[in-house]
Amino acid sequence: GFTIKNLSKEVGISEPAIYRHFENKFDILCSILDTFKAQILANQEEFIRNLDDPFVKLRMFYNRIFEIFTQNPALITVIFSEEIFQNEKLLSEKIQEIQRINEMILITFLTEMRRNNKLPHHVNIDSFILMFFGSIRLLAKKWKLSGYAFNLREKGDELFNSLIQTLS
Amino acid sequence: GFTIKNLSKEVGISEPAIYRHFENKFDILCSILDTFKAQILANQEEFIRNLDDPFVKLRMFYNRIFEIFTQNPALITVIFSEEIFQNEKLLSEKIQEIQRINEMILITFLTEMRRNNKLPHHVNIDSFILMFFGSIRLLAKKWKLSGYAFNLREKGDELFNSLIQTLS
Amino acid sequence: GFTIKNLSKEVGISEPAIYRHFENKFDILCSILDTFKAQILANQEEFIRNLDDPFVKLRMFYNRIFEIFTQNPALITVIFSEEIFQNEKLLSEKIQEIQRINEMILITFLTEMRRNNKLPHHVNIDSFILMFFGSIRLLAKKWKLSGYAFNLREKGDELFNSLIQTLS
Amino acid sequence: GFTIKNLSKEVGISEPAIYRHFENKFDILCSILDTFKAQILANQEEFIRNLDDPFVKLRMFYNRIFEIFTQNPALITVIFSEEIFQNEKLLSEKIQEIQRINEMILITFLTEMRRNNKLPHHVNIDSFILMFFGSIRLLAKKWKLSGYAFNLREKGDELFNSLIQTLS
DNA sequence: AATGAATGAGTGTTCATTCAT
DNA sequence: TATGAATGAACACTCATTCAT
Repeated sequence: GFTIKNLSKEVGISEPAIYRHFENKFDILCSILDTFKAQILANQEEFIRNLDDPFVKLRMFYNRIFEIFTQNPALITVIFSEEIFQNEKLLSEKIQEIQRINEMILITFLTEMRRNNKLPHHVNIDSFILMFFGSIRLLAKKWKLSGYAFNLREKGDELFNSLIQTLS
Repeated sequence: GFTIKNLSKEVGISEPAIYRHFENKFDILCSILDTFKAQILANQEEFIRNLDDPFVKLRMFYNRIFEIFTQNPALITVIFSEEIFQNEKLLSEKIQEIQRINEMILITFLTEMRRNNKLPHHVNIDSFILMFFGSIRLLAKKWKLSGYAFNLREKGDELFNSLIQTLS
Repeated sequence: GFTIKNLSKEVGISEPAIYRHFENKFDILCSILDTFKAQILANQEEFIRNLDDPFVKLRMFYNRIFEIFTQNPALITVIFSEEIFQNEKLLSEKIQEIQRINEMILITFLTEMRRNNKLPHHVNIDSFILMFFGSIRLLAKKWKLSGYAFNLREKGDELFNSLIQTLS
Repeated sequence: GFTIKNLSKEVGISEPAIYRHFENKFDILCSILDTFKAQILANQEEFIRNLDDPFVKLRMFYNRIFEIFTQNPALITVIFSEEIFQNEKLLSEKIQEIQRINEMILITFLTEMRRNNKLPHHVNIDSFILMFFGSIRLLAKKWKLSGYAFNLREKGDELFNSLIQTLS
């Protein structure tokens, strides 16, 4: 569904006008991903360093993700559709890098907890990453597919509580 | 990448020959999904009823999913790409129905556990469903994107252990 | 003026139908040039080796060129428009190769004459090649631009006489 | 390759700025051709009338052509690409007129020689014109296609000697 | 006088699908 | 039953040109 024609219709200009602002379709997606990545790096990293309690940081990190999705639901499709861009190396690499960054941030929290003896030994970090981001993705997708029928933040809070229960 | 031309090339017949076997492209995807759904219904339901311990059933249910993906990696893309088919109602409904069936099966297990007082009160079933299927999806996708570079079943076992830890 | 649309209109089929027979526009031009080259190699070389008198061979070689142009006037534009294809390396190389082949054939005749002492010392072979092919090109182009208003073969004969006068 | 975008990039101004100086693309080419024509008329005719010996005049006329090409290689493509402008009557007529003027000048020289009994009877003027301009064109084109790899004036001198040999 | 933004009309090409054989 | 040939609709993108500023 993401055609230049549809895009131009939505933006309210003609198709060629799009090319004044972006080199090509590929460039449009790149810009979206780059903006998103910059947002993450700028917003997240900053406040993450300052706070003390890794649990509080984790919660803020988690909330920030849902905040971004709520404000920009279109991102859900772009960011979670790696397969679509499989042919275009640069795009799929950008997406994977964003994911890698997010995983890194999560790992930082978990390592900090472990260092403080606040993370039980039985917790497998790799698996927790899968559960953490996997459930976020699925919830976001369901929200989108439902036509934004339920309150994302509420369900997100519920999910978060279940996720940290795993860590106690 | 899923074009009739590519498909015919891979199958080794001409493009029109495909239309001998399927009405149209849409029909091909329908058949795939229907076959998949029948597989689930036939295979899973059957043995699920027979076994007693819901934990054992859960493990078998879980393993069966990874078995199917290992044997048929292409399904990973089809089954987890709801957004692609968003325009074609019937397809996205079929996909969602498969997911609903799977969720139902999982819910059956969890309810059984709860009935037997084997499920701690703090466990939120909705959230567990998200964590369960979300992490499966993410793991399968990562496996595919990595070019099947790691052992899916091994990582799957690891993940399963983390998942049931949540239930204890 | 050479657009797929125009081409398809002239051939009497739709635009996509062209792509059943040629991979792309580039491929169409390649095929034309390859056919032309094969024609030259097959037709010319053969009879050139058999005849004894290099003058006779030269005349036949010359006539053959005009014959091809008379039967296939469209070639005049393709073969003499190197600049148009300057961006597409392969095409301009193909054109230049055809020219090189023709020049080689001409050189063969001239060398044979020189060996037989039938070519005056003052004749500069490089310059003669320019005069020979240059005047053929110009005559053919004028013929095309005039809307095929004059008899190409007649004017060609006249020109040939002037050209060989140079060699005596 | 001759697009307004490319042109504006090369000139260093924006595309609309071009339209301050020229009505449209067509007008740009017209101006080039008109300038070229004026150059010929102004430069050539003048000195041609003054000199006595038609041979000397011919040589100067010939040299002037190569001078222009050396100073302005882009003209080679414009002036020798009649087919490109076939659709635009005015342009192709302008080009043909320039050629006609040049031919006229050459004919003037030849007639003068003939009047002075300095041109052998066997020389066919029509054919000589083809050989004269045809070889110049071909040499200039080869020079351009070679990436200006050889010395145009040197090869031009060689060619001139061969051409006038024809007249003796 | 110069430019950023915009557009109608193309341009090569792809795709799902049909049809005659 | 299978296929070569064909096509309408769409797609990403380009180009000459215009317009508001």
